Amino acid sequence: MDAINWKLLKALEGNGRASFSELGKLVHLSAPAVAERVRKLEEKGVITGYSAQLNLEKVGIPITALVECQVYRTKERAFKNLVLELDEVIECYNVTGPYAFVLKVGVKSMSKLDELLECLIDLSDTNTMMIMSQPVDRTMPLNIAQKS
Amino acid sequence: MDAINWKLLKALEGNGRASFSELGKLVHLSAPAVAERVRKLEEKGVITGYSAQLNLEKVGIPITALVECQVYRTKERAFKNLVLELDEVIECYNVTGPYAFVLKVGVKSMSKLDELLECLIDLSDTNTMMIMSQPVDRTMPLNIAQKS
DNA sequence: AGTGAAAATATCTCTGG
DNA sequence: CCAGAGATATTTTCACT
Repeated sequence: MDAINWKLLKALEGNGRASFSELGKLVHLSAPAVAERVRKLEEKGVITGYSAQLNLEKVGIPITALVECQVYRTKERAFKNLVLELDEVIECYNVTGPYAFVLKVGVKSMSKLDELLECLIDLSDTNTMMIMSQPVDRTMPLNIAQKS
Repeated sequence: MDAINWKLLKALEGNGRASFSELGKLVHLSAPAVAERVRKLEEKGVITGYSAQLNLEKVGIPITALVECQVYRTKERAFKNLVLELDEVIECYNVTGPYAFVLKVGVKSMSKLDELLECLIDLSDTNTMMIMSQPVDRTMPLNIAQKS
């Protein structure tokens, strides 16, 4: 992980479709050299994939929320399985503290959110926070990672 | 937003570097036709960008946490400005309820987390949940979006 | 909006330093 | 580990439907 690889990661984080020759100009290397570096970063699992970023609202999902779930002791496995099946769940965190799980969910309407929460209520006590805005959405705090 | 565009969005969500000719085969269209559709999706803001997905651990950020912040009434603006400056903040949600903000943060060590929380404590009461695993990480619940 | 073909770029492979 | 050259594939532009 030299300075060039950091530059490549930052560039690919900002534009996942950047061509190898573009990247090459950025780091003053030839396209094949960049391709080789990127291939190795993928192999090592540093880069796990590439994805288009989509606007949730424009794609018909105007409502997002964070749902804290205090899962009943005996229902942990069932809860995990349920969450994996629900398409509405965008992110799921298994965390320390009384709320063992925090979900980020996206729905088309409040009634759909209601349905979703009913689904969860059998296995956990939930606390829902509606997301009003998201001032920060990085995929990676790269400035931190790179420091020493 | 016809069926073909949904297919393109799903494909690009799964592989943001897919070529137009690959996508063309998938939806039975020529490469230029696909390029035109994708260009329009970008113009309309449905696709907001492309990004490489990176493995936080392998990039030197082994610790992630959710931090709920009950911001002091008079400090909301200052808090927002602070959060925008902190590289450790990966995501920031402005939500309903007593915890006005929920942050997802990534750090290199627990001592760095401590430093970060000290930073926030002047402007808010915080509650920190360490992330132990993340069983789901989609960018988009597309199966939901598409339905009727 | 989409196709098909030609021109311009980009990528891939391989040889060599 | 990288540069350069040639072969291959992809993107882009354009005339036409």
